[in-house]
Parts: sequence; structure tokens; C-alpha cells
Amino acid sequence: MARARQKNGKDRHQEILEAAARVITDRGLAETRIQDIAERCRVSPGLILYYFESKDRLLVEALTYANDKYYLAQARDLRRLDSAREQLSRLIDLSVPGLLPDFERLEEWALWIEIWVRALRDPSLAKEAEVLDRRWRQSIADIVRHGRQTGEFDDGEDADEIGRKLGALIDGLAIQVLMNDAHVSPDHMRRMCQEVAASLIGFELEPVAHA
Amino acid sequence: MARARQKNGKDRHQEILEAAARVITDRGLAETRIQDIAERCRVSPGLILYYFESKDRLLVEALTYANDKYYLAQARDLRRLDSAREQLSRLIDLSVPGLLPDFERLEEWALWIEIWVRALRDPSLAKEAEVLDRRWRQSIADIVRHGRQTGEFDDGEDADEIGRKLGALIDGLAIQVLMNDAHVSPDHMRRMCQEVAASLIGFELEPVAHA
DNA sequence: CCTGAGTTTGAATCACCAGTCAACTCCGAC
DNA sequence: GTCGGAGTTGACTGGTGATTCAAACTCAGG
Repeated sequence: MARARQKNGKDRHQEILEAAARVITDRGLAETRIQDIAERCRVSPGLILYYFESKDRLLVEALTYANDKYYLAQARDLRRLDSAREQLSRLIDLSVPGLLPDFERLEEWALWIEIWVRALRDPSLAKEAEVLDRRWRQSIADIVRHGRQTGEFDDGEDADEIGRKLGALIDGLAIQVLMNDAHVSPDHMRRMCQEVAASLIGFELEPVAHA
Repeated sequence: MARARQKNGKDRHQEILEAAARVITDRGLAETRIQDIAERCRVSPGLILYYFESKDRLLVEALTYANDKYYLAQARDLRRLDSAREQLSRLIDLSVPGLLPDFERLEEWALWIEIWVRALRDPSLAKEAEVLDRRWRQSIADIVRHGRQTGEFDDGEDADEIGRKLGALIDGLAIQVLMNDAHVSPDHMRRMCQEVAASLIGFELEPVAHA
């Protein structure tokens, strides 16, 4: 296999990114050492720098790589549902940290906060983060548009605006859930988001998908 | 002055906290070195450790100290206004990063993100953060209650719940404004928050204080 | 078998920084 | 005046961790 080599190289690349993302969620961006990443790959520290030109670049790549992975998983999950209403409800459930244990949402949110901090001082990461963030709000807006096209939802406020509002609400609440705020449990967050979503699309609340 | 000494000591303490908060907003928590703080105070590095038992404790104290300072300034500002409606509107304006240049909201928000990251792995800071956060949401709820008492606002959803919702929305939007997201300008954020606030308290939107 | 490019290792280097400490300066008390 | 202690300095120590590098290893192709 002439490919085996190159393919192996590709795998290593990804393997390292994945390990890095793991370590970051475990120990936090600031406490992540190359050694940790190397250990997680069962590889020597030197190899990490053989594949990435510096620790900094690796970390930034790992952050966006992981976020991308989570986003794609979410998109795949939502595509299985037909009705816009179910999709919106599911999107909210997926966004609540720790609500659905199978989806590593806790990890994802922790990574987001790390991205925000770093983006504060790294304009190029800020740009990437904006793209990722926009894509995610876009997916809310798309669901709204879809629901209106099929007649499931009434017309109303601009779909993009709804995406921004609901997105911001989810961000804000997710932070508090993540902080273990006693006044904002995952269930509470879910209910609030579902409620607001319903009112934003002019929907009669109620049996919104419960599991 | 037998006091001069002690007073001087007190000032130093505060002076260092203030300098630390400054450095943190400038360089980020992770990049803050004792040396930087010492320089900002025009003092030798050793002195910093003379007043604080470790860099870590100093940083955590600085974070909550600065947040407290900002909160008190906001409370003072709001107290000048009589009508609940003006207070709510002003609170929103004060919360938009960079909208009112005199209020160092940009700094405050940057510090919040640092707090969140650190709280993720420091339960004791998480507890302090929860208190600070709750106090701020509480101030929204109090305004709502006040407005209802005076008859300015209609009754409706639980005031605390409104505090949580509006608070979360503000948090979420502030992050995007802070990231310089082209789709969420300070003005845009202001408008959205005012709008949502109005609808949450069942208020006819419109001439909501504009400056 | 060789060979050589691509991989991998781990020891060595290098810079940096938190925290320590012995010495010095002030100033008020006696 | 001088004593003593709080306040202050800045050089020093120790540990840590990113990055470099020369050597070793692997394996596909000849």
C-alpha cells in the first residue's frame, strides 16, 4: 500500500486532534501540556510537534475540530426528523448540557467557553468562532423557515432574528447549567427554551416532544 | 498617624487587586504574570506575594473584586431612576458591551468569561460566581416586581423567571458582541433585548428610552 | 538484502516564572 | 537617638514544560 503511509499520517493527525480535544475538556486549555496529549495517544511528546508546528496551533485546531465534529453529529441527528417542530424541540434538547447523556454536550459547551476566552485575544480564532457560531444559529433559522414553508409554523419575526434570540438564550442558560447553578437545572433550561421557542414562532405551547 | 501604616497596607491590597484586574483584562487570565501586576503597581514582584499568599488566590480575588465593583456601580446608577421602565431600559443599555463608553462594560464581560472558564474547574470559584450571577439576575427581577407594584407593568410570568430569561439572553448576546460578530452589533443587541424585555413584561413596545 | 524517506523516540536545551529569602529602608515609639 | 517591626526590594532557586535534535526504527520499492 503506497497509501498506507500517507493514510497513517492522516490518522495520526486526527488522532492527535482528538486526543488534544479530550485533554482540553479534561484539564482545561490553560492546563493542557503536550505531554498529556502524547500520553493520551501513547506516543512520545516529540511526535506531537512533528505533526503540528506548535502547541498553540494544535490547540486552536483541536478546538475548532472538536466543535465541527459535534456540529456534524447534531446535524445528522436532526436530519432524521421530518417535522420542523420536532427538529426544533430536538435541537433544544441536544443543546442542554447534560440532558442527554449520550451526546457529549457537556464537553462541547466547556470547549465553547475556552474558545470564547481565547478568541478574545486571538482575532483569527475569533473569525473562525464567528463562522461556527453563525452556522449553529443558522440551523435554528433554517428549521424555522422550513416549518413556515410546510405551514407548520405561522409567519412572524424574521427567521434569522429568531435564530439569534433563541441561540443567545441557549448560550446564556447553558453557561448557568454548566456552572451547576442550583436555580437553573437542565430540565428547567429545557422547559424555558421550549417555551420561548414556542412563543417566538407563535406556536401553541404544550406536548412538545418530551423525550 | 498610627493609622497611616495600616491604611497604607489596605490601600496596597486594593491597589494590587485593581492592578491585577486590569492586567487580566489586558492580557487574559492565562497570560497574567506576577511581574505584570507588579509593574502596573510600580512595585517589586516580591511585594505581591507579600500581600497575597499565592498568585492563584490573588487572581481569583481580583476577579470577584472587579465584578463586585462593577455591580455596585451599576446599582448606584440605576437607583437614580424612578420608573421601573427606565430602570429596566437602562439596565439593558448598561449591559451591552461597548455601548456606553464611560462604563467599562467591555472589561467586565471579558472578566466574566474568564470567571466561567476557571469556575469550570474550581468549585469554590463556581460557588462565588453563582452568588454574583444570582445577584445580577435578581436585580432584573426586582425591577420587574417594583414595576408591578407601582402598576407600571402588567402582571404575568414569575419575576424571577423573567430575570433568568432576560439575564440569559443578555449573557448570550453579550458574548457575540464581544466577539465582534458582524451580525450582532451593540445597537442590534440593545434593540433585541429591549424588545424581548418589553414582551416579557407585557409592555407595548416603542419609545423605550433611546439614549 | 539494501536503501532512503517518512516516523518515532527520548534525552538535552532553553526560557520562563512562581515563590523564597536575606538585606535594606522607613518611621513611629520609647 | 536608637530599637523594632512593617513594608519593600531584587537576586536567587527550583520546577516545569515547550521545543529541538540526533539517533533509531520501519517498511515499500528496488
